[in-house]
Order: sequence, then structure tokens, then C-alpha cells
Amino acid sequence: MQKKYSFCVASGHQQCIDDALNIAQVMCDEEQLRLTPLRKRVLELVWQSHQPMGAYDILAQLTSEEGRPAAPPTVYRALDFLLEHGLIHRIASLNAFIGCAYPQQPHQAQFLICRLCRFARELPHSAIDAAIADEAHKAGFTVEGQVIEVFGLCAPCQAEL
Amino acid sequence: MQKKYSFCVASGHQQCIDDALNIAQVMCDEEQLRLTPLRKRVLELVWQSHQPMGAYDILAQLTSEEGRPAAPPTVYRALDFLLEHGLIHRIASLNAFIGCAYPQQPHQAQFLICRLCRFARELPHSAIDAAIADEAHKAGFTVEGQVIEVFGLCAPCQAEL
DNA sequence: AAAAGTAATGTTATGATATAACAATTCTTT
DNA sequence: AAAGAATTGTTATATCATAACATTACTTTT
Repeated sequence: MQKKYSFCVASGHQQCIDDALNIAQVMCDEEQLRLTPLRKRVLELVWQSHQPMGAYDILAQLTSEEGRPAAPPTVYRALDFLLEHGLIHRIASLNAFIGCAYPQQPHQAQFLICRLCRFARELPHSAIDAAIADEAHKAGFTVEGQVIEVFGLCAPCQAEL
Repeated sequence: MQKKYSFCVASGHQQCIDDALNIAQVMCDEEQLRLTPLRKRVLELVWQSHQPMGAYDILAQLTSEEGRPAAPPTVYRALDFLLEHGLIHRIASLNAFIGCAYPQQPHQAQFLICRLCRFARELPHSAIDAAIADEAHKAGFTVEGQVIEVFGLCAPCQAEL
């Protein structure tokens, strides 16, 4: 059964997957990048849910649908490609990966992750960026990247308690 | 040779270590916690530098100074104790641990980490917290914890380029 | 002070995540 | 068609972390 997500339940989560794949395809076409069947399939698997997915979960899915078992480098290389071109993000504190909600422009992601349903919501260009830039500036620190992962309870899960 | 850190070079880094151990001792005395020799030694090792340190680095140090080799659970249990009581923090994106600069009051840490010298600077109660609280509130999200790790170049390292 | 109970540590094994190195294949260009 | 480059397959291993149970040490009760 397909898990339902409050924010995509109207159009159906399949729409999220289709959109992500289409955008990725267009982007790769434009930038002369090769969105191979493997890379596309891994991206699709990552998008199967809005919950961060582990590399070995992806591996297991690939193995189950191929005749032969896949090996870790197969998955990690595809993930590296997708990360490098901003199509997915890595959630460091979960050792997991999730589709990028805003692949159009390069950015550092920020997530609100529910500890119950594991839904990971990506915040677009929020005030958090500005606060970080400000703190870094005060310290004379040049920002190159960041890991922002906020854990807690999402609104729907709180309502259920 | 002892690595020098710009912000503690005046008093000497040994002062950082001594302070951290003293504060930990006082806190454990007050709260009836047992800062055993092992836990104290692990805390001291974590404080050997201002760079996040891996569990297996700590393990290697312990092994080299004991007659017998130490096993991973020995270190991880000590780290768990120190984490639980706010004496150290974990840097998720580096799988590493660092002494807490503000163990007096419970808090969620935020770090500026230099990719060259690996110095990890902990920011105390910054505007970043407020921005996160604000964004979370807008999303109806209740914050329970957070991982904030900013990477880039610290001021001294930029000056050297 | 001895016994019982609890907390901490030792020990062995294994789970979970990730990468190195090289071979084979496929795609692209010449 | 051949050469070169990129991708994927394959084997092995590195790295990070915990489960499960035995032993030791500390604390409380009697």
C-alpha cells in the first residue's frame, strides 16, 4: 500500500515521483549529464517516500528486482552522482538519502524530520540561512556547506497524540 | 607537539582540558553521577584537541596506554555517558565527538567547522536557534533536537591562503 | 563485616555503513 | 571500425556502532 502524505495526498504521491524524474531528466539533458537507467531507478527509489532512505535499503530493492544481487558500490556511485548534481540530499544524522524538493537551483538544504512518521520536510531558502551567514560572518568564518537537521514532531503526528 | 589554537593560546590549551575536567567533576558530584576513571580519561582524550575525534581514535589511544587492548563498547559506553550528560557533543557528519564548550546548561549545539584545520567552534545560544524555532513554528513542527554543522574556512586558515 | 543488589566494565561476536581497486561493459568520438 | 572515456560489475575490505552475556566493582541493607 502506498503511504499517504498530507501535503501530496491531493495529487497523489505518484505525482511527486513523476515530477522529480521529469525535472531530473530535463536538467540532465540540458547539462549533458547521463541520467542512466540505474541512476534514474535509484532516484525513483529514493522518491518512493518522503522518508530518508538508507543506501542498503535501495540496494535491497535493486537486488530484489534484478536477477542478480547488486553490490554496494553500484548504489553509492549512483547516489554520488545524484548528490553531486543536487537531485538528492544526504541526511547525515540518519545515514540516509532523500529526494531534493528544489533541484532547480543549487542550495544547502535544511530539514524538519518527524521522529514518528519520519517525514522529512525540506525548507526552502529560510531565515535559518541568514542567521547562519550572520553568525559565521561575526566569527570571520566563510561558509562552504552546512548540515541542518531538525528533529521533532510534525503537525499531523502531534494531532494524533 | 601540542597543537596551538588561536583562542586558547594565551592560557594554553592545557587550561581547556583542565577546566573541562574540573567542571565535569563538579557537575557529576552534584548530580550523583559517577565520573569513573574510564569516563574521565575518555573526556580528557576528547578534549586533547578542538577537533572532533572518532571513537576508534579514542579506542586506539586507550589501547596504547593500557596493557590490554580496549574494545569498542568500552569507548562507546563512555561516550554515551558523556553525551547523555551534556559533556560532549557528536558531530553527525563526521562520525566524531567533541567536548562541549558550555556544559553548564543543557542545549542543542551548533558548530562552525573548518575544513582545513578541522577546528570546531561551538556557538552559544545564537540567533540560529531563534530562526529554527520560528521556521518550525510556521510549519507546526515541535522541535526536540537538532544537528547544526556548518563547514567552511575559519578566519586563521583564510588568512594563511 | 557479609550478603544482596545495582552499576560499570570486559569480552566476543556481529551488524550497519561506506569505499578501494581493478575488470568488464557501454557509450561517444574519431 | 577503432580508440578513448564514462559507467557499471565484482571482490574485498575499511570504518562506525551495537547486541548479548560474563565479570568486576561499587553501594546499600542487614
